[in-house]
Formats: sequence, C-alpha cells, structure tokens
Amino acid sequence: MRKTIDQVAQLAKVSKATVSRVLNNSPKVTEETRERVMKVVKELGYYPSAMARRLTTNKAETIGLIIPAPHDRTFGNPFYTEIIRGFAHQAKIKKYDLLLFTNEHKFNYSQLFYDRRVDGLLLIGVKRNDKGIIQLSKKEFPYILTGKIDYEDANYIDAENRRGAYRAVSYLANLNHKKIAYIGGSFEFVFNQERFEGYLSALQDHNLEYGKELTMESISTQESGYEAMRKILKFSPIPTAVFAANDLDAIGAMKAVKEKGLRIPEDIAFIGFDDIQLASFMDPPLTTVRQPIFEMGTTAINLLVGMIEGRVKGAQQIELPTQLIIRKSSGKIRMCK
Amino acid sequence: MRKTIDQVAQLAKVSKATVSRVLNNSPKVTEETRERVMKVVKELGYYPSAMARRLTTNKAETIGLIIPAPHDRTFGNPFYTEIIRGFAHQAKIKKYDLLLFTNEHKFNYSQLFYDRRVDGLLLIGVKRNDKGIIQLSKKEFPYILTGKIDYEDANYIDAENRRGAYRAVSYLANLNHKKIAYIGGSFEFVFNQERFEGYLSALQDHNLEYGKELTMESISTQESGYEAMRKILKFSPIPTAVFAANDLDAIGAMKAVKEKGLRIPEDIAFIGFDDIQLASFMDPPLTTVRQPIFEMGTTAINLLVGMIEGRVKGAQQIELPTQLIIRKSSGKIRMCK
DNA sequence: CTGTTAGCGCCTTCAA
DNA sequence: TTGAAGGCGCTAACAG
Repeated sequence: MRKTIDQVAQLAKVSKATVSRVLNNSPKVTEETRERVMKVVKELGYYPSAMARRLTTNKAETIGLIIPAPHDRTFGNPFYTEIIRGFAHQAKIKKYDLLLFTNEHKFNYSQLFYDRRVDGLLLIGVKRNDKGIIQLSKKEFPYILTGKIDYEDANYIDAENRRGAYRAVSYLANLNHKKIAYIGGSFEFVFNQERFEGYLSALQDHNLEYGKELTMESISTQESGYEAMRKILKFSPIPTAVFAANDLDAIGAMKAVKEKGLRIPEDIAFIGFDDIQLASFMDPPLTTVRQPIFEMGTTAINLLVGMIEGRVKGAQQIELPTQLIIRKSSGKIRMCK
Repeated sequence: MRKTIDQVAQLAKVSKATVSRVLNNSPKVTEETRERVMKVVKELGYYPSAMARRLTTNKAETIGLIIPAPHDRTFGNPFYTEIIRGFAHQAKIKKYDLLLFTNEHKFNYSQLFYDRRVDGLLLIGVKRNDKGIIQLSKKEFPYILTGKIDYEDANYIDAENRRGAYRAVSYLANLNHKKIAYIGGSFEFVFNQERFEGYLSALQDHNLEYGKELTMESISTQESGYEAMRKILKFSPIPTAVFAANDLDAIGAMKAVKEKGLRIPEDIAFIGFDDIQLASFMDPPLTTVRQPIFEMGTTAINLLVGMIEGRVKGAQQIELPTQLIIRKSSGKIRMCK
C-alpha cells in the first residue's frame, strides 16, 4: 500500500493542503501543527511522489546531461569523468536530478523539453558546427555547453584556452626554446583551435619560427599523441620543446620521445593542457595548463539552474581562468645553441 | 501555450482516449483514425508529457545509476566510463531514462524508490560491506550491482574473476616462471579478493612459492601500481613475472620496472586485468584478462528491466566469462635458471 | 473500435 | 493559519 498525502493528513487531523505546506516549508503554518504533521510523516515513512509534484508544478526538477556517443573515443578523457562529478555534486545540492543521455543517432535535443523530461540541458563534447544547439537557443530552452562552438549566441562555459596556451608557449620561449612543436586535437572543437591560436600568437610575439612540420593533429588520446610525436621526430632538426593541447597527447608524445632515447626535458621539454591526475605522475611530472575542471562543472550547474529559474537571462558565456602548473617536464632555461 | 492531448483530440475529432491509444500503439484503432490522429500530432508538434504518463501508470520509466563519490579515486578507472556507456546505450533501447547520482553522505538508496523517482537501481563501485544493499534486497526493490559483495542474496553482475586470474597466472607458470608477484586493489571489493584467490590457487596447482613480499596492495591507479612495484623490486631476488589485478596497476608497475632499466618481458613479464583501451597501447602491449565491459553494462540493463517488469524473479547473480588476451608483455617461454 | 468517466498524488488558488 | 475544491495531462476501466 502506497503512502499518500491523504493518509498523512488524516492521521495528523489536518487537510492535505496543510501537509503540503509543511512539506514545502511554507511560513504560514503554526509550529504546533508543523510538528504534528512531521511526526506523522516520520512514523509513516512518507515521501511525497516526485512525479505528482512535478506534474502539478510543471517542473521536471531535472537536468539532462548529454555525453558523446559510445563510438566517440574522446569520452575516455579523464576531463569528462571529472566534470561529470562536478555536475552530479552540484546538481544534488541544487536539488535537481541529472539525466544521462548519449549523443547517438542525430539526437534531437529539443525533444527532451517537449515531453517535459528536463528543465535544462548540459552538453559536453559538442562539435563546433552542431546545428541542434541553434534550435535550443532560438527556443530559449535553458542549456549550457562545456566548450564554445561556432554559434555566437550559444551559452557555454569554457576555460581561457588561448591565454592558457599563450602563457605555456611563452614560458617555453622564455626558457630560450627556439623551435617549439605543437600537438593538439581536432579543430572540430573550438577550444582546440583557440589553444592553437594561443600557441601561434606566442610564437609571433617571441619572433619564433612556425612550420607545418612542427604542428600535428591528434585525437587527444595517448595513442594518437604518440603517433603524432613520432611523425614530428622524423623531421630534422627536431624541436627542443613541445606544447600539447591536452595532457593525454602530451603523455603519448613523451612516450615516443623516450623511446627514441631522448631525455625530457633536457632534449625536449614538454607542456600539456588540462592537468588531469595522471599529469603529476608522469616521469618527469608534466608541466601543464590547469583547467578548474570540477569547478567548471559546479559553475555550469549553478548557471543553468539560474537560467531555469529565470534569475539569469540572455546568452551566458563564461571563461574560467587557467593556471600554468610548472613541474619537471618543462625544464630549466636552455643555454646551448 | 503547452500542447496537450485534449487539443489533439479536438483537432482530430476523436476522444483523448483514442489519441492515447494511437500514441501507445494499441491494436484496436482503425488505420484511418490512427492516420488522422497522427497527422494532427505531427502538425501540432505534440509530445505527450512524460510526467503525466508516469503519474498515471505509476512507473518512473527511470533507472538510477549510482557512481562513487567525488573523493573516491577509483572512479577515474576507464572501466567505469566504459560500463556507463553500456548502461546509457541499452537504457535508451529499453526506453528507460538513466538518472545519475554520486554516492555521497551515507546516501540512503531506498529513498529513490520511496519518492518514486526510479524503478530500479544500478550501483557501481560498491564496497563489499555496504549495508544499504541489504535493505534494497529485503524490500525487493529491483537493483543490480556491478561487482559482487559480501551479502549473499545480492543481485550482481560480475566477471569470472577467479577463473580469469587463475588462467593468467597459469599461463605465466607454463611459461616457466617460478616467482610470480601480485599487485592488486583493496579487498574492500570482492572482485579484488577473487582475483587474488585465483592467483593463489594457480600458484598452488603449479607448486610455486608464495611470499608476502611478492604481493602488494594498491588502489588501482597508475600511481599506486608504480609505488607497489617499487616496493616489490626492493626484495631480492626479484620476481620474473607480475600479475596485476587491473590494468592501471599493471601500467604503473611496468613504468617502475622500466625505470630500473629492466626489460619487459625479458626480465619481468606482465599480465593485467580488464583490457582497457590503454592496455594494447603500452610498450610492450599488455597481455591482460579481458572483461566484456560494455556487454556487462547492456546485460545489467536488460536484467534490471526484466526485474522491474516482473519477468525476472529472485536473486540475480551473473558472472560473465573473461578471456586472456595475449600480447607482448607476457613474453615467451622462459628457458634460463 | 471509440467515447465517457474516474482517478494518479500533489499544489494552489480562494474562502473562511 | 487552515480547509475545500479544482486541476496538472495522461491512462485505464467500462460501456456502447
């Protein structure tokens, strides 16, 4: 036998309206009746039906989280697990449920709003040209992207990619590196392009050479970072430093360098991007541009909830600062040559 | 203005009951009226409210997924992301939503059933002595654990851990290794103990020595695998082979071995457990006991849905077979000594 | 095969 | 401060 608000009302000798008020912390209830009701609630083990409440209030109390499809390798990146934990943690605090979807079969995001399953949407790993987002914006459905896309009015939260990359490469330049290679992910994602631009602009400001053979695209996994580095090592002279636009690429690349019998950082210095847990454990520990991943998750939730509840209006575009974490892989100032 | 079933009914000149029948594919509707109704549905852009349906049918159409708390390092293991993709993929097929929770603050699982937010629960990374599970079982709430626990009547899906470990270690023994070390995760998780038991029993069957200094506990991360191996290497003579109860430990351990200037597999052979993507990319590629991770995810969903819909009854305990994937790290037969 | 009716369990006016 | 009544949008009997 299911417990309902009516049973509580009867046992507490009040109307169900009053029970509802007590449960929703309405101020206009006597302390006495509140206690009486709560006593019955406890004894009965009553929990209000989420579905009934949601139907009446017309709120789903739910945020949808869309993750890349199973065949998309990028999802293995620890960045995602970390930001998801940020989401889950903060959603609980804000009293929203988190619904998980994979982005398969040209998924129509709006439908989740139409059938009122979600109040808002969080999307991670969305490609820059995703058209579905435009529709969300036009319909004014609350959503936040993790990472900028081409659509100008999109709501997103991101890190200061260009600046982070710029600082990393400048750091290498100031260490007297003249030939700095770049390994980074696909430009399908804007953040990858921005990091590349940060790299370029640092080269320029330091009057360093730029060459096609110094830049290599990768799919942001250790494997492909490894392959990318092997290609770079085929050209000579080889670079004295590498900036990788994400840590997994950096880690894979370091492996290729070691395999060749070269030393890090003496022969080739390294800087990555993200600061995943693994980074500090590398040998040598990886210097990297830290993104505040967990915080990006919690911030995204707070912002989204603000949009849902109407406190925040207009396009939301937030970029969180990054921080250069200096470890051994970037080495000391370079004297020779 | 929100679209409701009434509007569709009016425009299609039928009752809302008929609209409902059409939408739920009831067989007793004329093809003609079905078409008429569907036409209106399309034109109007009508989607039935999930919440209203759920309230009426008293089904949440939702499965809860409980992941380890943010401070729990084990969640970074690629095993989890992979199985979650299996869950998400299959849940969609079965038309269930997946609700994500982190296991914080002595979370009372049953509450999710009380307020009817979920029809069933999937729990990953649950420790062997978790008392909350007993309550779920007693109340006959549908749930599935990923990984066995101490409670005998628990529903779980797992891999054949003992057998997988046994085969791996036997393989090493047959390669003529006499001194085989073990690195594995905490016995807080039953699967870790089972893998250890598989190791022990293989040693026994091959009349090999067992020594405390040959076994090292780790928390299943690369870092701790690395540390564990460094400790093992301090004893002499050092082992000629290592069985690690998960790939991350194996990968970390291999790093420690290489650092010492030892060769893999010539000086020390390695076998891991899981077959995460990274395993095949190692240098040398890691021989490992493959768990069918994605399949464990889809199987769990199917089983859980069966329980929810009453087609499956009683305690469900499934162990999926593992497979030894032989790569370079385990080496060839050992002649010397 | 289709329509009518009656809830599902809750919140929210409106009166008292 | 409390109660009565109505309705959220849908499905499920039960008639017809």
